[in-house]
Amino acid sequence: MLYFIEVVLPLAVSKTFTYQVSEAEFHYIQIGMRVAVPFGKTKIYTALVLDKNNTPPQLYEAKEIHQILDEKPVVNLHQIEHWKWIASYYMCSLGEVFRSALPSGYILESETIISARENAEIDSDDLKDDEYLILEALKSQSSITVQDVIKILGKKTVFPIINRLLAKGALVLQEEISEQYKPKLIRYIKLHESFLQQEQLAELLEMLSKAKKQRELVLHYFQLQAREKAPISVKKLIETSGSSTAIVKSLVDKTIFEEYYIAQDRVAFDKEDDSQFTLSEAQQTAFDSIQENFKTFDVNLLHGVTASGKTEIYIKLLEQYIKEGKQVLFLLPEIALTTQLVQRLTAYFGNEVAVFHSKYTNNERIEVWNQVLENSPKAKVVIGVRSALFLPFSNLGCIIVDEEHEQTFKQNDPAPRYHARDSAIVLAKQHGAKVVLGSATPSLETYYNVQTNKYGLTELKVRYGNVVLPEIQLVDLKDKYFRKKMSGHFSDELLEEITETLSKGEQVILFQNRRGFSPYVECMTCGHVPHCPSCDVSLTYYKFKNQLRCHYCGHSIANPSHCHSCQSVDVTSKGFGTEQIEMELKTLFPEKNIGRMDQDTTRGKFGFEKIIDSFKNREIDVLVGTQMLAKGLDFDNVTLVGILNADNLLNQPNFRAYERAYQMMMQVSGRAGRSEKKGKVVIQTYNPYHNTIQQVLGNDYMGMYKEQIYERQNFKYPPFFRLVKLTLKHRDFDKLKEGSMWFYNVLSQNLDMPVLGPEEPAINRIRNEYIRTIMVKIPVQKHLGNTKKNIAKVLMSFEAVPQYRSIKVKVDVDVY
DNA sequence: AGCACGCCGACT
DNA sequence: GTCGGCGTGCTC
Repeated sequence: MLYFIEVVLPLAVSKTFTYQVSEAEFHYIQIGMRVAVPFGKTKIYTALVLDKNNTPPQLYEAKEIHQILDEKPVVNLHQIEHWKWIASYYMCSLGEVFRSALPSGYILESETIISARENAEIDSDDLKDDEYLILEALKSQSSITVQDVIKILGKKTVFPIINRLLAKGALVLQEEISEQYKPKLIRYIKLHESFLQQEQLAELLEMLSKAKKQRELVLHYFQLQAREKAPISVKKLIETSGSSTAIVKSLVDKTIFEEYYIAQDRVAFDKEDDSQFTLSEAQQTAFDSIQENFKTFDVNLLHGVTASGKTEIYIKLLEQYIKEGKQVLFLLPEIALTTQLVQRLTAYFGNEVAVFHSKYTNNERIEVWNQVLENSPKAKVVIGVRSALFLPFSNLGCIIVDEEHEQTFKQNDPAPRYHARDSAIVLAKQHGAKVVLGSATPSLETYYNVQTNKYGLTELKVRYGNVVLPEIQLVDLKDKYFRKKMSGHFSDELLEEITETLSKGEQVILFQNRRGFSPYVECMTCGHVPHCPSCDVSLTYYKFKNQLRCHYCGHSIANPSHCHSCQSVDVTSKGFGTEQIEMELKTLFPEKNIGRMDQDTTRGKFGFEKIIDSFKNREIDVLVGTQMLAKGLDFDNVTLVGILNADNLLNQPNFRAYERAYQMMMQVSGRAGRSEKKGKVVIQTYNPYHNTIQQVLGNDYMGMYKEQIYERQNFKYPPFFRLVKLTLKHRDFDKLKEGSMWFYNVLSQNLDMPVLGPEEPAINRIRNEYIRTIMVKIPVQKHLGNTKKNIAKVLMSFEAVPQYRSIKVKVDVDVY
């Protein structure tokens, strides 16, 4: 009898692969374990076992696995099922889901280790320069990697050289994989057992009478031990005694102290005792309504105005499921939000909360993964961003998707391009769990599902503590410019409001949807605008660094002092971004502290938190920022929010532009007046009578919904049509043009539905690759699976055409 | 995704 | 004539 396993590799290949194992291995291996397998000529990959069987493959000889990496499965069957659904729905390979689902510390790749063969007799006359260099390097180091060789030789193609040396018998190669995860160990200290008796102790102190510091430390150790009655860590001992590591070390060397290690969780939270609270009347009504709705619906929308206290409702809800012994998942759109929420949830649930997001280190993520896998009490509540969806839940009771309208729930690149909200609903179904979608401005898709009776609805129309909604004031920019009432980009009305707010010691948030100083510079003589050499975009001007930068590829040049086209010195910047607003404010309010929050100022692990914290601590009076500000952040001292230019929100070339503009403005406005102080919002616009602006003014979600849903139906957009966007890329413009035309023709012949394109996007070249897009609109009543199969077929035949094969095609289902 | 194989231009 | 460039195809 022969034994085989089916595995998936973390690659963009749709197939699974078969490997042979021994009988003993076969019985040991379980589905969901990782195995290291040789793949291709040299590489060893981490693969996931999907199946076991005894049927030898017909067409090829199966290789044997390299080794088994786990003692028990790290992935459960629920996950595999869910991942398969994601792969098929979002049209990507299971391998791609696997790769992004597992913490990267769990996916190991081999590295080729090169070392010199011992006793090799090499005639150095026989060697070329490159070969000689490698052998020289190996004289000082016992082994080097391929990366090292590339560095030593200063070129990319090094394999032929390595192979020649291999043939001459000068080298040996070795593929090594190593487990990266190491539990964090804390060094503890205890007295050596030979000194545990009383008389020996006296002897010990006698012995140390000459080493005063050491003696003090030992005495201190006794005090500490008597007081704590718990293991004593080296860190603690040193901290409390004011001693040093050197003294500890010498005591260890004398075998008076003994070291030992205990693995410790990297992330731990404390529960605060006074965290109990009761729901307000409105919250309680909403809570009861969710419970009631769950009798008929699996998914319930919690539509609550900003600052209505949704979090408290979530907490009470989660508590119920935890009491039943279930796991719960709390999905957030962004890492930035976790900080505030984690504080609130850990205060309530203490160490039952685990956090999962991309800024955690590999080891931290693996720890959370394992806790969820073991259904550990430390991971009853998991708070995370979209990728937390992939954790090994076995017993989910409830998923909360907060700020469900946020587009960051949709992954763009790389594949799998999944939507976390939609995937969460599928995951919940698998577990028989319930879902709460929360938002002040629900997405049209979700609200449509409420209207068509697929989801339950709970409304929360009052703010927590009966705080009133902010008053919204419109400022007509056209009129203000005409009457010369503008200072820079600020209208007199906005300036007045800012001055007044600041004089009361309250804070201001200003929203501008563009970063940088200004979006482009222009020559006033010939109209020349500097563009990125590798992308089809103008360069953004950064005043502080005095440079022009591309937002797509990061390319930057020094700010030109004269026009590159006509040499004129009359070059000015056009438009404005956050940096410029910040600078104008600094001149207008020189005695106030101005902060800026955008992608440029929040880089780094805690960049975001730093700005948020100093704003919270009122070190910053006015905070200028991009959409980051719209997220559900909670500042109790902000009473004024200014939107500097609402029009560039409305003028986005996207069918969701108005929906998003509405959401954005409502969310930003929601930052104002979150405590007893009444908030105010000033919106500057050229189109004060625009429907969307009026809907914001009237807090008229239903008006926006009805108008937009009508448009969506009219123009064949979600939720009436599902969109599949194909993006084709190639360096050669003509080849791309031809190839995309071919693709479009074949698609529209094979699909009985609207196919649009091939379109040249507004930005038609990024990083020197030209781009074309094709949009397929699938009516909801059509069979989705079959349509996707057809699209996949066309994709296959496209790749079978030799001259088009080099065109890269990206498929995005349900584009955002 | 690698990586080898194979075909074509720039230089010893 | 060879070295090194990139396009193409396969991996159990």
